[in-house]
Amino acid sequence: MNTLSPLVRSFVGHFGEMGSRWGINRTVGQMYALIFVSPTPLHAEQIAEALEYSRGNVSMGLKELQSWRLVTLRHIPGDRREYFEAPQDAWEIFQTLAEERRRREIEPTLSMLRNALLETPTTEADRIAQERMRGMHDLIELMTSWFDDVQRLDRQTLSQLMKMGSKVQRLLEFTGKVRVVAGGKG
Amino acid sequence: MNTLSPLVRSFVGHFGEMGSRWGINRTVGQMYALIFVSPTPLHAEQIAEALEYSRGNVSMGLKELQSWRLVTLRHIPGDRREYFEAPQDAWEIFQTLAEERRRREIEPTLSMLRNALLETPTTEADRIAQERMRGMHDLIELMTSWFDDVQRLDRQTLSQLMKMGSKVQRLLEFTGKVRVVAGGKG
DNA sequence: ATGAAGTTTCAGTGTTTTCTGAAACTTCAG
DNA sequence: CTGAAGTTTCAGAAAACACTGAAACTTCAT
Repeated sequence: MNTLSPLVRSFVGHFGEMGSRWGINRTVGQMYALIFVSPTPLHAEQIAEALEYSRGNVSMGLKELQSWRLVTLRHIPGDRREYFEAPQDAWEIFQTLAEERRRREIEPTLSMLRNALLETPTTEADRIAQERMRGMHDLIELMTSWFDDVQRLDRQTLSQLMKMGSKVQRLLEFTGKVRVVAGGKG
Repeated sequence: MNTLSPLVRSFVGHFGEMGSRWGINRTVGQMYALIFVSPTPLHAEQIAEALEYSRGNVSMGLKELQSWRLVTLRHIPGDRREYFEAPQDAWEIFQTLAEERRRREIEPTLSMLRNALLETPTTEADRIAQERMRGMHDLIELMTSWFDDVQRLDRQTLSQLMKMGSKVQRLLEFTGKVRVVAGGKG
């Protein structure tokens, strides 16, 4: 850690902190940050040395990062070691994270909720509980299917849409009018 | 926990599990789930009993839930105790969560990144690191400001937009043409 | 086939976080 | 003002999690 420049050190440190607020542990957060800012791919030994963690710990961490698809494996000709690098495209990283979280957290939740909604409630309390679960289920489902859709958009459209922000409302209102006037179908 | 119906028990249990994947601890996740599905507001004693947690633990948990604005305090006439209930509107809950996470996680990250970007890099490695941080910074900023915008939309527009999904692309393409034809300004 | 280089696993230890129970504190009816 | 009811705090016990170091395993050049 003391061989790192102050710039990198503060970035790595921050990611360690943030990691622990999510389910990710400090070590893993720091490892990711280090790989992310590194100009060249790194191998486990280099990471262990830079962050002063044991070799075993680094190996575990790298495995976890790979399972999240946040780092990719790379081989350098004439070198047996495995090198790791982090994809740089911020939007792509975001998408990957969203997909993995969805798989690990959202899907199990949806499936639990769906099961709960199949039951026939026997008491008034259960009826109310079920109703509330339905509300939650429906929102999650709406949001995930919207996200599926958005992922399909090309970058340019997406960025256009995001930059429009709330102006999109006017566009939708306008469309409504056009449809009415022209008698277009939904 | 064994006084709860199986329906509620599985919901509460699941939220406990999920809680720990986020920064939230198991107890707090379960407490929230219980309050969320309860037909009536609950006081601390009831929660402690239902989940078999100590009174102190429940008190801490309720404090945390309040700090996240996930539960609201309520007084029942003629009863000194504090009762808690959870807002039911799923979209509102989502917004609250997003706002709090932003305040606690996104803002500190942005501020760290902004500081890092102010430095003048002294080495090539630092220059590259800084460039990558800039990429991350810009995406986070784009997304949060978009989210600000979206929050301003009224419900109906939002739901219309979400249901449109990727069809929005055609709408944007269409607008592009209209502008060209009509010579409208951006 | 051998061993040097590289990688993974895991039992044990250390650290952090969660949770309890008891004590201190607050509030309010009488 | 008093004490019963309610609430909060906190020191320490218990549980969960992170981390090390050493041993086992794998790979590959010779």
